[in-house]
Amino acid sequence: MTRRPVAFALLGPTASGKSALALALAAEFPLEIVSVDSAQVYRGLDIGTAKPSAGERARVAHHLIDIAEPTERYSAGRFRADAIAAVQAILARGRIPLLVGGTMLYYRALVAGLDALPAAHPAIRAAIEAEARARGWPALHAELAREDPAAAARIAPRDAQRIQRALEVLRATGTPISRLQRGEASRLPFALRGFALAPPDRAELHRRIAARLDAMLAAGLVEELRELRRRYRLDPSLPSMRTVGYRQAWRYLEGEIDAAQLREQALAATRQLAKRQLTWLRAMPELAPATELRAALSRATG
RNA sequence: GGCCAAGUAGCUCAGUUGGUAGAGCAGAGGACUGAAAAUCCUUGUGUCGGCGGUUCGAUUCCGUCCUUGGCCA
Repeated sequence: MTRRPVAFALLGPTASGKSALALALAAEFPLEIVSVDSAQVYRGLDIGTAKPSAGERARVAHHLIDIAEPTERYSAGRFRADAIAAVQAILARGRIPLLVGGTMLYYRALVAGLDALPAAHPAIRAAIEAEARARGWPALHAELAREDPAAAARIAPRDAQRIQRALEVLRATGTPISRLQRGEASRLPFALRGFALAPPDRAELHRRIAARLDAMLAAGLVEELRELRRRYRLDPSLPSMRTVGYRQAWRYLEGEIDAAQLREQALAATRQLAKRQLTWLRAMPELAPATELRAALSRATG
């Protein structure tokens, strides 16, 4: 019987040292890295996303970095298709795919699959947005409760994003999102073994986050955004501009906050991001500790 | 040295006409299906600066001391 091809994944919160570990392993094994990161996909967002350097990318092949314009809206659906294609191309080259990142929804979408829902519909979203401004999200939640009680029961009355998505799907397809979300298992054309890099000490992670943010600010994060705003038609509602660091730098450039507030707010946002990532990790007990990854790669290549 | 103001949750502050106190932020836990570095849910006992006094009872009133800021010397 033929052995099913296998890919590996290394998941962890921001600033946990995933990239350093991945690069070290790439020096020992024939790896190519597939980024699982919803911010590193955007071109030009280099400093604030801790994107691997040109030198690192020359040394080890990285995929799914710089694949979208900062004016675009990347998505979990696109990620799943892109990641499967990247992994299969790596396998076809006879090399080992290592997925590395902290966007846990993307990883889940890859592993568990996504139901056949329509992609984002900008016009419908804009219409819902306008209604929400006039009536408030709880009113739209009440409307959702009439047409799709099952979805409304699972969504909080102030959860703007999910209320909007549920109404969007309803209006685009005429079918309640709760009926389309069947959670059917999907098959991947390869086996995927996941490993989690979870720092044992939260205070230590917070220290690393602070040190890295200060390095980013010193490296010119604000200048980078200033330049991006010159080159592109950006606005603060874009996913790329809502990412940690850039969101706060935007407000700084608008004169809404000063440099000290920029640092403080970006710091808090990064810690909160890391906390959410750790919550995802705890909910995925199937992941093995990252300390076992090297041995697993040895077995796969041996 | 004198006068004034302020000292309350990790931070910024509110408040109690005397019955031992509450917001925002931070922090913690959780949810998560095409925006996910997003969006949302839950979670607030702290010698109310110290010591005395008045009072049945003081964080609240009085005295005094300490700290910080301002003004005057």
